[in-house]
Amino acid sequence: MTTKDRISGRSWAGQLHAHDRRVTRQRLAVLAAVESSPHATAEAVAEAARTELPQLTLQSVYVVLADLTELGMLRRIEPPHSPARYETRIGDNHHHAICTRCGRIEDVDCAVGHAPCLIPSSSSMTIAVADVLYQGICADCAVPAVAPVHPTPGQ
Amino acid sequence: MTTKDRISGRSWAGQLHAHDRRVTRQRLAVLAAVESSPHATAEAVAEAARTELPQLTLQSVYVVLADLTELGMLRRIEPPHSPARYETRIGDNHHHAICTRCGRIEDVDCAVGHAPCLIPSSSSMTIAVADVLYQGICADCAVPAVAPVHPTPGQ
DNA sequence: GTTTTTGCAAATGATTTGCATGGAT
DNA sequence: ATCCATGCAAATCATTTGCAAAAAC
Repeated sequence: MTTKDRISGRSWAGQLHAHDRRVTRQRLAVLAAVESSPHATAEAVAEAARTELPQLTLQSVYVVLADLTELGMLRRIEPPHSPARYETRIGDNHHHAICTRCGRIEDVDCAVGHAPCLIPSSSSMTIAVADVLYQGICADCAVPAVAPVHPTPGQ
Repeated sequence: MTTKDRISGRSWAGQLHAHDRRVTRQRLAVLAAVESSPHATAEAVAEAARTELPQLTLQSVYVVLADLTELGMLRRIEPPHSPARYETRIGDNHHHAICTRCGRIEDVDCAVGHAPCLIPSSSSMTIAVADVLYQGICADCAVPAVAPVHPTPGQ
């Protein structure tokens, strides 16, 4: 599964075509970048894509990410106090857990079911999607692995 | 339950004291503003609070809101493509539904239980909170209430 | 050839910060 | 009197927009 050939014959190019979008090198590079590093920020995506297309602009990346997200080819995650992240995993209903110490984001399977996974009992709205964002401390941040044996002297 | 006297004897002033924060008129005005108009933006809070304290600055409101949120006296909601909102309802575990048409935010009771209401089955993190944001179409936006009897002629 | 997309620069919107003054303790 | 909180201005950070040139179709 390279940039051009993808799962079940539905290549990035094919999906772009299907949405009347032109298949440009920058769009393919952005898609490849998002796929290879999930939960990346726009800046990180731009940086990654620039290894292929050095003249690719951050602003163009923003335009492309916004467009592809609107088309449903990408999913946008907006963690508190952090720029937006993007991922290609759409379709399967999974959620995200963010470590409040290091900021790392982890995919977590939905414990309930497929989207919309949760139906609020008390709502006058017709719910289309339910986004769940867990916040906690990841395994690495939980125990700093410092002073494993003796407590700090004098403290 | 005015600004000074509140539920179970725990007034805003008392809570500020308990957190070693000084009881200033601007903090009380901000708290009153957030309570009286839930899901208000920082700008709306500032505007509301200025009816009492006309010289209150938006920047001060930002500082106060950030501080009180960190203390746990306020809860911050960050809807996509919209400035942050604030509310005083903390403690009870409720979530939020936002209408993707008009942007209105509605409180919805958690269908599962108290915080953390959902525990992901597949996560290496220790989850502290689970925030759920529903997106959908509210009752008012669903049916524009136009042409209630006859279908549009010629369509 | 026509129309979308990109690159570039500048603008916008939300929020944060530095610093001197004012106000609560 | 002390020290935190506010007002004010400027800065920052993420993202959007306008427009001409470049690239797909």
